[in-house]
Amino acid sequence: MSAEESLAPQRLRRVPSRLLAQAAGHADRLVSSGLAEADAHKWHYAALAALHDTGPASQAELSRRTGIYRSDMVALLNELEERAYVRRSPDPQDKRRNIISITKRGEQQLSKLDKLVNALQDELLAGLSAGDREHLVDLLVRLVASLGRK
Amino acid sequence: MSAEESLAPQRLRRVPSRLLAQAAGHADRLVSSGLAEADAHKWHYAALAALHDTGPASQAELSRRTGIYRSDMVALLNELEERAYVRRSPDPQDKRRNIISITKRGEQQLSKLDKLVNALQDELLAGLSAGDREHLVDLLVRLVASLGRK
DNA sequence: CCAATCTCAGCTAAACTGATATCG
DNA sequence: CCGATATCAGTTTAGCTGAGATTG
Repeated sequence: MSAEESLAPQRLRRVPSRLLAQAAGHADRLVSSGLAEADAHKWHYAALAALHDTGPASQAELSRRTGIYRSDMVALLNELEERAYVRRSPDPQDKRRNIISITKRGEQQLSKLDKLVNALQDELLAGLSAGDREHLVDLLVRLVASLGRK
Repeated sequence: MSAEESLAPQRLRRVPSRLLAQAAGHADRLVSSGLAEADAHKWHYAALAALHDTGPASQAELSRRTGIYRSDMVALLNELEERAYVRRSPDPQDKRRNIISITKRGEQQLSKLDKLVNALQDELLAGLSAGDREHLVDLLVRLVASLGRK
């Protein structure tokens, strides 16, 4: 008996939650290591993309947009601010808040990361046709939306 | 501006690796908490299902079948053995190996967990039609397979 | 008085690494 | 000598919790 490499038993092979975990694991390794070569992190991309696409925001709102926890957001913004990709300024309307905005350098970095991330997604989905990729994304969008509505 | 809850910016909303991570996260929370109520764990299910479907195996082979790390497998099997769901016996043909087999009690537990896990998958996919569920699973199987072949 | 915000400190669980002793 | 196995100890990271100080 050879070639038994990673042959999961029948039952396990089609359990949706397991398939999602496996696919997500592979995807995360691929994207994270790809971004690491550019000295970046998926969180960097998420925050910069959110700021570019929906405009300046408080840290709490950025958390909601990206799904990154408010606690982790603090450290993330420290990093991004160090590299001058974002600016923290106090909100004059509401002194509890910081207004986070993306800088020129941040925009440049974002467009670099955007190309990288897109290339990594292509690599991730290399085994599927263009139509299948679309279909998969649609199904995942609907699944995530339905789970969000609990 | 109300109802902005979890509205990810356009760009982020369709990034496959992010969608997979989100879906997998939801799925894992749902399944893990469902199994916890039955004092069980997804690893328990995976190991028992693998033993039932493909027969007795060494710990190393069980690791390959389930995707659970050899190191973690030790602790997992300690638990399953404590509860008399599996038996560890030394392999007479190869004294490095333990042969792990599922017990009668283990089979009973497995069929209980099987029902539970299936119900939880239904809950997970409640937002999708039967056809969509099939399609999603097929796409994920193909994706995972293609990633496995690297 | 309650709710939201930013920050810090810490926890848990999953995934993984490295080392050791044993054996083929 | 090399490779596989079972075990143990430890690392890293993501995701999350709790609490404090400030402000609305």
